[in-house]
Amino acid sequence: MTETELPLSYSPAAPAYLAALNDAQRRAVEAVDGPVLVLAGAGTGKTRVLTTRLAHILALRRAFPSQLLAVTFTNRAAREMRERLEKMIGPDADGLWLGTFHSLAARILRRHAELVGLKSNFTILDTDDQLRLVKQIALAEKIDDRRWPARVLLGAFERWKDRGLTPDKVPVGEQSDLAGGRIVELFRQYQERLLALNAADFGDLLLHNLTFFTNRPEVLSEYQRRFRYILVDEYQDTNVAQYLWLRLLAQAHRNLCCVGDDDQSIYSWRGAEIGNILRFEKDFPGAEVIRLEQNYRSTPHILAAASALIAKNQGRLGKTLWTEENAGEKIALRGVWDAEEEARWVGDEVETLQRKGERLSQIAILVRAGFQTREFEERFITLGVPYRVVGGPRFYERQEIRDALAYLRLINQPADDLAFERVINTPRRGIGTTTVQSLHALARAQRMTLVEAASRLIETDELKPAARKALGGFLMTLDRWRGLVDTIPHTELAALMLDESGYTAMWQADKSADAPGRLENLKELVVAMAEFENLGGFLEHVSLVMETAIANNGDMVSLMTLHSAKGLEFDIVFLPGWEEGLFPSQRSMDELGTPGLEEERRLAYVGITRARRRALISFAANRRIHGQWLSAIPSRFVAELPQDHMDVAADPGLYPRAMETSRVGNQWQKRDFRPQGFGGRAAPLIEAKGFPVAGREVHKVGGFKPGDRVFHQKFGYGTVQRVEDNKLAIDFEKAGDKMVMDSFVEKA
DNA sequence: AGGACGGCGTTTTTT
DNA sequence: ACGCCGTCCT
Repeated sequence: MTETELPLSYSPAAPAYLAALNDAQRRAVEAVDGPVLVLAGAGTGKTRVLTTRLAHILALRRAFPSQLLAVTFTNRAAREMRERLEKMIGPDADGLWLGTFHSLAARILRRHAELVGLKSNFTILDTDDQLRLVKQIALAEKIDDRRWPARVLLGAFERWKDRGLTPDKVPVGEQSDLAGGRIVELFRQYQERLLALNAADFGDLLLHNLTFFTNRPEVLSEYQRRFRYILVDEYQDTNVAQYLWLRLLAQAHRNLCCVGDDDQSIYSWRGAEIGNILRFEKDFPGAEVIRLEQNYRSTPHILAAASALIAKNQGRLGKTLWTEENAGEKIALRGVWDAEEEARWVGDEVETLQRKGERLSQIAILVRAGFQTREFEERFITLGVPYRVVGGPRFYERQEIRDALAYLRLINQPADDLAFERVINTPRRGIGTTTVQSLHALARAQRMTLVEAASRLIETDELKPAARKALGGFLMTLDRWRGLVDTIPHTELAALMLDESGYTAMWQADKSADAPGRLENLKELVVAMAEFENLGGFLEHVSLVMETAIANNGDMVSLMTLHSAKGLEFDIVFLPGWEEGLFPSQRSMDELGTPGLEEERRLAYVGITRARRRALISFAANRRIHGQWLSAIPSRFVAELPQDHMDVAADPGLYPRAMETSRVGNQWQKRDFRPQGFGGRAAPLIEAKGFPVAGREVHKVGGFKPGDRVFHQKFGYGTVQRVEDNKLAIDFEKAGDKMVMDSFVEKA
């Protein structure tokens, strides 16, 4: 508590909304003054605390709604918070500054755009545009795009931006040899081009805020005074730029409440800085730290498994989840032969569950990487189990939508060269690369936009008559559309534009199978625009809210990556593919070492804690990745799960070996779990049928030595090179050098 | 302007 | 193994 005792503490009857909270939640709500860190474990009622806290501050009359800033990462979280708040306090909720970092930063930036050299109608670029821009710059600078692909360069720019760095601030030591040492120069040019295009990328939204907050104290202090209370959700996912932004805004009132869970930080590769949450108490001296540990979601077995797993991570703030629920079922652990069998098993289980009356919409399959969904999809199609893949290609990322949006952007903002380029010859109107190149040359030389360059060029004989005519026609049409912006509704304008540009006709003429769908999407786009006041508002929405309200109808199994499952919960969760290299991902470990491994472990933690009642984990002994068969070792995470909370079943010959191998320190060591029994189950040791490789040989420990000639089901014949515990380095005659488990080879 | 071919990459992706 | 992208050729 702070020195300012709250009236509520004395009031005879606390409001009902406080009575509904547990002790820790209530403390988190009532600690309104000063910096507060709420460590909210999975399923501990975080959103409830956030919304109640906002309502509480308003009830105490500490601030007007417009003086509250509530920041989330996702639109989904923002929407959810707004909806719940509305239920509590009604229309007052409208006045809050509640939104994602990016939407709030964009809102502020539009008001002060001129301070950083933008106009307030600036365009927010998508990844496609960014890449095209980088390519252009790299090409002009004669950077070998095979050695340094645009996406790599862009990645570097973005990571710098995530840290709040503009080109002039990039530390000298970090100027890396990317792009032959000229990466920072490219970065500078990229930023310049963005300004010339009157455009900002996502990183800029925050970065520009930081720039004028720093240069213009009077602007900063306006916002500092306004935001009396600041609330941040998912604080563990903030990057440095976001942290700096929050810190600047919170400096005056110091009423900053951050909610997060260090154990759920899984976006470091996007610049998220777990250090932000770990350092909170240092950054904000006198901060109160409140832990929400009572879990209202999962069974004790699930929590125990998740807790044991995450406990292997170093440098946690530490939490102990507990629940009042009854035990429920143990976590199922299953070893299978390959991905196909894994999918068959999951499919069977899903059907069984369905027969028992479980809702499919309460079942999820969470995978490490997108490609893993395929096997399950195929199986579900065969079985006729309805499913949906969450997080696939998004509506606004479709080609036809992007094209249409480019037209609209060009109407909205003539300086948008990227939009111009995208549509200038789509549909074909006889304006080819030569013409576009001339336009570029002129635009560059005269420092003008492509549209301006085009209007100059058609007055010359520079172009061939046909191109000149086509270009002139296009410019006139464009002008006419622009003239209509204030006269006809934007939906009508869009329809007119799609028609007059020939864009609709282009797809109507297209014979391919997906053309009708694309036409449908275009119609949908126009319908979607109706919800917005004007063209600008619609475009803002599209750039900031790339998601579409996908119809949540139908009882279907959900398939998605672990990353996209964060924040969701299901009664039953399948977690397939727990194999070394796949999960934890080899690349993650190679590139980031121990921190990478720990992030993978947090991902596993996120996965398990999505489950309310049941979690089912599986691993396969063989998996084909990039067309190569790999014999896989069960994930170290499998061995880190506490046996007491597991129910184990495995195909013959697979599981026992798997379990005997567990990571201890840095060594693979043999460990026999069997004497303790598998919860009374006899499963693991049933004799093999159909799996000859995993037969008797398996149990002859140390049966191989270098030089042995061996046979492997998938790789064929080979010679043992090295023996490492029960792994063998084998030079196969056909398949080359492989590391395999000894259980899968036999002496030839 | 459109198709064929070759080379490369292939974890995760809230905005 | 496979698909996508970019280039080159017609």
